[in-house]
Amino acid sequence: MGDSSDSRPEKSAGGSRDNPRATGAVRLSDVAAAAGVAAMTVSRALNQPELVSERTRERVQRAVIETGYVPNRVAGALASSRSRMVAVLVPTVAHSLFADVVQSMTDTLACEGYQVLLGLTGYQREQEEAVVETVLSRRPDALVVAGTRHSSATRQRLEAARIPVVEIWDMSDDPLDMLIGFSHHAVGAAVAEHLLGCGYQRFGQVMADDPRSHQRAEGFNARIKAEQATRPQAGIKVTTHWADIPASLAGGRSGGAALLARMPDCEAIVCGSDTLAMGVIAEAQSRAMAIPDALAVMGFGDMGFAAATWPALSTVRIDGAGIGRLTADHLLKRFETRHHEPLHDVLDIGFEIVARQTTRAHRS
Amino acid sequence: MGDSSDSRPEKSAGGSRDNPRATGAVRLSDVAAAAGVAAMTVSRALNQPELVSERTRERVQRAVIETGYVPNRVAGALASSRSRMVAVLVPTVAHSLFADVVQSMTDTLACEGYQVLLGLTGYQREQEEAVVETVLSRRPDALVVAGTRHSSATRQRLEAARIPVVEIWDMSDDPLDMLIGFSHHAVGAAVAEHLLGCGYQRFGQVMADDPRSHQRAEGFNARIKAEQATRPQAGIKVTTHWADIPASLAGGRSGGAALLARMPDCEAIVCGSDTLAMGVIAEAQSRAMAIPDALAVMGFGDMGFAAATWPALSTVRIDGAGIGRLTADHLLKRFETRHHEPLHDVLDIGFEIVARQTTRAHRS
DNA sequence: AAGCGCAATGATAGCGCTAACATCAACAGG
DNA sequence: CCTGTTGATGTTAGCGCTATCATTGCGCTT
Repeated sequence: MGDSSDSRPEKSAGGSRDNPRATGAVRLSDVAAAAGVAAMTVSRALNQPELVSERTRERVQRAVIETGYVPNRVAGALASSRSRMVAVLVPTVAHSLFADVVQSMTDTLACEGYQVLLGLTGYQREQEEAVVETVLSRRPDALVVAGTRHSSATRQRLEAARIPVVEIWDMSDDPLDMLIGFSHHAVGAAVAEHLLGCGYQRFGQVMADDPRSHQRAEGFNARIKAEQATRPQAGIKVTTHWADIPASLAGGRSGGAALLARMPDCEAIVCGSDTLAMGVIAEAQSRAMAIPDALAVMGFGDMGFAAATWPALSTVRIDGAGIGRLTADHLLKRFETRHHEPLHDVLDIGFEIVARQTTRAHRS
Repeated sequence: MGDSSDSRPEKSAGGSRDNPRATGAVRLSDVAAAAGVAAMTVSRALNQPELVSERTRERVQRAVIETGYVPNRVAGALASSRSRMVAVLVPTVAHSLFADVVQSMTDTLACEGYQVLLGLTGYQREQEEAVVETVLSRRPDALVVAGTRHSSATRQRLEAARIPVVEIWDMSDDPLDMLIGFSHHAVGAAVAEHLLGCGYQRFGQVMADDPRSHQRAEGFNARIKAEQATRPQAGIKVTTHWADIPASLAGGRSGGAALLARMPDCEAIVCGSDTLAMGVIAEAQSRAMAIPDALAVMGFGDMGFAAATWPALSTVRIDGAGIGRLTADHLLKRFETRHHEPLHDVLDIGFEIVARQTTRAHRS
């Protein structure tokens, strides 16, 4: 029956704004009136164009432009229970590795019309708990969180939310749902293995005081302990300095100084991040210690600058952008298939030791 | 009542779960039933507790915990036309300066229950246009965007949205609404002034190829041109190299190499960012050029690492975190007063030249 | 007793959209 | 002719909240 429902005398684009609760913005029904179709048809023309005839689709498109319509996805989300938002919880974005993840995830999701709701957990559990709650109140279609160690309250909330959850940047045997990351313990062990292979024996560590750095340090120490057991006479030893978080170049520099004070005969310093490593190098350079001859330095992260410093930094490469892309792709696939049951699936993307000029050559 | 073990999802939970469109989550009305009050009272107890008697407030709080209620702010936003979200549009977060802004803004807003909807514009106008549209469809309460140069379509949409808009990280005489930033042209001029004051005459520039770097380069060149006019015999000259974006240490290094090839007698290189500067320094060190004696280097941004490198980087300090905090505070104040008219207000937060060790001392 | 102000609470009616079903025209086969 | 099928469109009834106004109870004045 077409247009009998709308009162004809209304003045064109202005519409019936007599209701005090209306926002005054152009609505779907305004576009529908302009195109001479029902609101539902406009909704379909925009969201499932294949269900609408070409003629109508064009009429609607013209009406959208004419009225300057911007869809209200808040209302859409309420009606359809799909918000097309993905919550991303990371400790900080002021750290290149997490920034890479957020960047690539945002880019990938944007292509499919999804958007990122950013939450910063600041390396603290209680902050994570609060952020999880506020973020879930927006009813995101999925949640991505860095790390696998959550308070039980957080775990409960995440399970109750019944949305896909991806833990990233870590490994665990017992993921909440999907897990995309790498083993920090294995990184530490591999670094130890590599440096032992280079012939170093007296090690320092300058690590940030966060859970994942602790895991890497543990992995490192475990491998070293094994070597000490095998070759007790070799004089292998380790001293560790914990730097404040967030890790900074200045923290690396003072950490390096502190470490060298405690262990003057240190041959190689393993750092919790490339940034800390740069700080250690700066400290060494200010003491005119030759690198890597007087002191070897190993970073973590292979951040953009690592390859281009002088001397070029030996480090561990993590593909942060890859994690972001994989995570986004995985989520998009699940949205498509509407598969909302937890998977308990683990994807280890691994890491790579990149030997450059701040460590001496490996005796292969 | 204990907790519900996860193996058995919602079964009864007193309510009309027979409706196929209900999400199955705990609703306000479920809490109301548990507390023995009306839904509206629960809403008030949570959002305007001062309007509710202490006795009722406590009953509601207990019911919230008992039921595990997580508010649905999508519905809340639709009903109240207040989403408590702020859209933040920056070119990238994989750049420490913008990451700082995003970080501090997110932190400050989170305290008041506001959340950040992140949009990445990738330095490209058409991408900005698309991002603005999708972001506005979420009906954020305000929008923050880096830069002042927008396409006319973008400007129109932003004006039509009738929400506070803050442009940051730049200066303009004609802001859309609020503007918090600094003059890139003035930065360039001040750097030129400073380096001339140090006695340098043959300048190189390694700049990223983005609009704001262009403005700084222009400011620099303008000041140099004035000096050339004043002292035509002095042999003052400038060569500029444009590096690809996003700026990287590697880009700085190759840019430095390219510049030195074109201008072997260059005395001082001004860089578009600290990252580029680090690259130039790395290139100089690989050529055993002493810094600052054989070559002076000036950065931009005073990123965390600038003070701690060896030699410590002379640079221009921008208070990114300050911009983020100021912006957030400003918005929170406007939300409080519900002042939604554009202000056309400009706040210049300035900058500071930080002379460290990569430039020689200023002849004061 | 009636009236008034005030604080606390409840009932109602949407916000702008979409899921689900209803309708309708056009056409095929029996 | 009827019936069934298909594709395009329309109608209805919410999604889960909150703005708004109505109602209630209580202490106080007149």
